[in-house]
Amino acid sequence: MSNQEAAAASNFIRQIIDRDLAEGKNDGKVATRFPPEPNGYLHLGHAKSICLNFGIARDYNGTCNLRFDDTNPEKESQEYIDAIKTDVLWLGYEWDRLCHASDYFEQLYAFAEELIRAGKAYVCDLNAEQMREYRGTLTEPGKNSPYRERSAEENLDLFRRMRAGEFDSGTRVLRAKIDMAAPNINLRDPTLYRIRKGAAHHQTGEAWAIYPMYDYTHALSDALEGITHSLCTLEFEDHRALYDWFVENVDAPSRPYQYEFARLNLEYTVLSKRKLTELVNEGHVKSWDDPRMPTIAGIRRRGFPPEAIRDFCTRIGVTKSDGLVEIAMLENCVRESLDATAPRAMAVLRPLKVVITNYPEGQVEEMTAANHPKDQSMGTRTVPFSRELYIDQGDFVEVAPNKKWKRLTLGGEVRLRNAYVIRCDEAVKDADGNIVELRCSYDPDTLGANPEGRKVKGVIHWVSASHGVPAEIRLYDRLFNVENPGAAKDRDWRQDLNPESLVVIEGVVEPSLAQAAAGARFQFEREGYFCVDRKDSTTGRPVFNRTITLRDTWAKIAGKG
RNA sequence: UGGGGGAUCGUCUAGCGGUAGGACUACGGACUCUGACUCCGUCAACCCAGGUUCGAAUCCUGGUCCCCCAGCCA
Repeated sequence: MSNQEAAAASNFIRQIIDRDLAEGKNDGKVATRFPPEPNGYLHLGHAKSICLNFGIARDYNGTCNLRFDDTNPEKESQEYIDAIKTDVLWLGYEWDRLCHASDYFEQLYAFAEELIRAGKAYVCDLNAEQMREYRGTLTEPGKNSPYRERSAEENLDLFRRMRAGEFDSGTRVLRAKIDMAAPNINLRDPTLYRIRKGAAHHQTGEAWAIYPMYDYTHALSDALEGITHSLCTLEFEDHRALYDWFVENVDAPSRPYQYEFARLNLEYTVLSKRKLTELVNEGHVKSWDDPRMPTIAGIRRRGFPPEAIRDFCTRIGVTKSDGLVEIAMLENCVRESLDATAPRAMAVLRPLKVVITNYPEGQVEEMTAANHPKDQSMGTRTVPFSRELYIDQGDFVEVAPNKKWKRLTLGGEVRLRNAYVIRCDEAVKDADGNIVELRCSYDPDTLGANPEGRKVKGVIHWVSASHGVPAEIRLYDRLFNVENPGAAKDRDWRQDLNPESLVVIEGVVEPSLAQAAAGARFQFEREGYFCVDRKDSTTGRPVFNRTITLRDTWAKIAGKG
C-alpha cells in the first residue's frame, strides 16, 4: 500500500470503535473479519466491506480474519474460495487468520446441545410449508409449533439422530425457542440446523448430515474468533436481535457486537450476486472475470488498479443511508491512478494510411518519446518513423467543421506526436468516395522545434505502417444503459443491457507494445488507458482491453454542435 | 393497522448547540508536442411544520417520503 494513500476518513463505525477504546473495552483490541460465502465471485460491493474491515484492522493495529461462511454446501465450491482469496490479496490486504465456518461445526454442534439442555431449542417436525403457515405474517403473530414443548431429553435424542443421518433431508429442523409472537420475525423460533443428507461439503465432505443456518453460525463464529466489531450490511439490522440472543444464550468465549452499514450501489451496474451469476450463466458476459463485470476479477482484467478501488472505497465513505454512487466517482479514481502510473504509448485504433511524399523511401528515424510527460523516472523509448504511417481516421477531415478543430484537414498542418509537423496535400478516395489514403509532406525543421512564423495547434498520434504491430483492441463500455438497472419493477433488468458494451476492433500499435507483459497497463495517448489481456494476449497476437477512455473535452464541444 | 432503519449541494459525504466544509460532476478560464494531466474560478444542500434556546442540520414534538424483513439462502 502506498504511503501517499490518505488514511481512511472517519465514519460512524470508527467513531464507535474510538469510543469503545476510550472506555477500555476488549482490552484495547480491535478484531474484525470479512465473511464471504463461497458461492460466487467478489464484486465492488465486497470491496467496500473488505476495505472497511481490513482498513480498520490496519489503522487500529488490530486483526482481520478472512472467514468463509460455508454452511450451504449445495451452493458453494472450492473454485469460489480460491477466487476470493486471490481477490482479497490483489486488493492489497492480508488476513490474520484464514477460517471457515465449517472449522467450527463441532463446536457449533456443542452449542446447540447446550441450548437444547437449557430448554432453549427444540427439534421441530413441521415441514417448510407448515413452518411458513405457523410463522404468521408481518402484521399477525405466529403460533407455536406443536413440537415446541418436547422434553430436553427427546430433543437431544432427536438432534443426535439428525446428526447421525437417521432422517431424510427436510424432515426436521432444530429451532431456537424464542417467541412466535415477536414483532421481529427473525425471533419467531428461527431455524438453527437443517438436514442435508448426502450433500458433499467442499471442506467437510460427507461428515455432516446437518448444517447450521447463517444467523446461528455467524454470531457464534464471531464469538469463537474473538471478533470485537462484526460489520455487515443494512439488511441484517433486523437480525441483530437474533445475533445478540445467540451470543448471550450460549457459553460463548467472547461477546462480539454487530454494526450495520449501507451496501454499495453503483450507477449503470448491478451488484447482486444473484444477478451477476445470471449474467454469467445466461451468457450475457463471457465469464466471471469478463472485463465488463463489476467483479474484482472482472475489473482486474479490465485494468483497474487495486489502489484505485481502495481510493474509491475511502471516497464513498461508510454510512447507514443507502444511495446510488455515480460511476464518475469510480472513473475518476481509475483515471487518477492510471494517469500517474501508466506509461504512455501510441496506438492507432482505426488506421488511415498516410504517405509522406517528401520523406526518403526506405529511411527510418528512431524518435525518442517520453514514457510519461511528468515523470522523468519512467524514462524514454524509441519509436520508428518512416515514409508510410497510420493515423486515426478520426483525426482527419477534408474541411474543418468549425474554428475549434485542431486536427488535420486538407491543406492544413498538424504535428505528429514526438515527430514532425506535416501538411496534407491530397486525400485519395476509392470509387465510393471513402478516404483511403492521405498524401502529406513534412517540414524537416520541426523535429523538437516549432515551425517558423506559424502556429500549429494540433497534435495527433501515429504508428509507422511497416513497423506497427496489428493488435486486437477490445473497447469496453458500461454493461447497462440505465442508471439503476433493476429499479423498475415492471421491467426485466436484462432489457437494459448495453448491446455495445464490447466492440472489438483491429488496430495498430507501436512496436514497443508487442512484448508487453500480461496485465501491463498503458495510456494510448489521446485515446485512453488500455491493458494487455491476461488470458487471450500472446506475443504474436497482442490483445488490449480498454480500461477507460481519457476525459474527452472535444467530444463535449463537438456534441454541442 | 407489525418491526427495523434512513433523509445535508446533481452524486457521495463532513458536521455531534456557535460562520454548513470536502470530494466527484457540471460550467467558465489558464497552460499544453496528449482537446489528457495540472492550475485558477463559478454554480450548488440541511425533507416538512411546530417547539426549546441568545443561537438548531444538530435537542424535543408531530408529519412526509424512501429502504429492509414473512428461506430448512447468506
